[in-house]
Amino acid sequence: MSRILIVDDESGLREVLARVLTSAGYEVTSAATASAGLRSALTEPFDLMLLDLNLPDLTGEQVMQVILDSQPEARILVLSAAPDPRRRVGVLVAGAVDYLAKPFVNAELVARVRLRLRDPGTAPTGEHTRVALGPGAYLDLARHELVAADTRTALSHREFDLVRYLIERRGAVCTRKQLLAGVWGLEFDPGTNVVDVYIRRLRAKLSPLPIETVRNVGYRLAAS
Amino acid sequence: MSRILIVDDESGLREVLARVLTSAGYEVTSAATASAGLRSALTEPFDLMLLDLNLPDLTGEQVMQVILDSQPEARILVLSAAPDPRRRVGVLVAGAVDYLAKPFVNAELVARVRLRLRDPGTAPTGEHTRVALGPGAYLDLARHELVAADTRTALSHREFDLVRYLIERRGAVCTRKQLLAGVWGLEFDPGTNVVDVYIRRLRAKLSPLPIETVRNVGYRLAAS
DNA sequence: GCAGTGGATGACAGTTCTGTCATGCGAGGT
DNA sequence: ACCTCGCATGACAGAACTGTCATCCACTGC
Repeated sequence: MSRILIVDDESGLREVLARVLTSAGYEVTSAATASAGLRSALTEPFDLMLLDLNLPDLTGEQVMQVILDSQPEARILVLSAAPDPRRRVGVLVAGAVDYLAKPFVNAELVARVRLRLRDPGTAPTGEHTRVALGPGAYLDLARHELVAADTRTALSHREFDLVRYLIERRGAVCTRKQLLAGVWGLEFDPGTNVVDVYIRRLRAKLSPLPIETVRNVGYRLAAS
Repeated sequence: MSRILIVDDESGLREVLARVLTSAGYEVTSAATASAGLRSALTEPFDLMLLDLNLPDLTGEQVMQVILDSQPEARILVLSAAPDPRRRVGVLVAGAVDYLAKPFVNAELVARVRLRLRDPGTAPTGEHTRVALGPGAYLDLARHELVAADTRTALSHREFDLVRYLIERRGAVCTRKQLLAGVWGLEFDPGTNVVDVYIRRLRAKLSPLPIETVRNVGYRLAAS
């Protein structure tokens, strides 16, 4: 279960939040000051931090900076009544994953907490790893395999990246330039035809896969 | 560059948003009605949709439902002056990635748009393909990469399968026999030490990864 | 301390993957 | 009908991946 760290100086709010989030199934730790919060955040792993901006010792922005400096992937949801919109924008730009203005409805906080945790968090590895491709065919994201008519075909890294790119833009034409940038990470075309070659390999490997050629432009995965 | 679809019936707001987002470097398309918005959303690929809840033909919730039904990974940021907090919570629960109340400051909208679009590499399939590994570290199921402290490390097929197997049983000891069966598909041990070798390769590649050795038994990924 | 066992490590060869090149083929334009 | 350009195709070399082996090291029990 996900762990949440609350850093806020109002003890009443801390208690309410702790109760609400605990009953929502999270493991909650609280801190009343920036220094106590930092100590917890830097020594124990947390999945999400709820941070108030007005703390007695440091500002919330300073706390964020320290944490994100050592844990760039840390997720911080800022809770504050900041009257200045520039401050709100500031924390979002500085790396907070969300900002919720006080006062707020508990249900909205829980919804946002759930949302920010679902994101890079604990995904049950079963669902959402398949992308439908056509009748009876799908791409298994986790296994890098294409399944069609009960036949699993393994894809190499590049092949998989290419299929995925096309699927994400299914129906739209992808230019070679876009494919080179998105799949190969090349920002310019050094005069290669890898794209053509890999399209061919995909077509050979995945006969039911409808990759269309758009002359003078690029390729397109037919919208299912 | 990321593509944004705006669906709102107020033409003034559409124009302002289009101007602001275009100058922020995004490619913007607008629609004034739910049906026009749905047509665009379902035929062209978008990275983010800005959706008003009060539209002339359908409600924003209905639009969301249709889109998320066919594109579960679509990202929708709802913009609305919804007075009822239950409605705000509703759209967040239903799958919107964010909610911003009207009226809003343009800078905050841009900050939130940027935030929801951040990490364009993993964005479109980004959700639900990551498994948390520890503080700031996670495994990207779709890309077969390990991300720790902003460093992406590519994994080979075998390496990835092995990490995944361990993660799925995090905290439990996995015997060599189990690993050979589950990762290599070998139902008997022909007297190999591949497991040891690959554990080593993983440790070398992923220093922050806590794989423990259990003597005479096997290996274990420390429960986060 | 010493021996024995199991895991860690480094090097190696077969296989697969990746990108390049030369060539073949076909759609459009003249 | 012919020419031209762009995509398709097959072959190839370098790089990466995979599994094996021999050796080294550390823990365990004596």
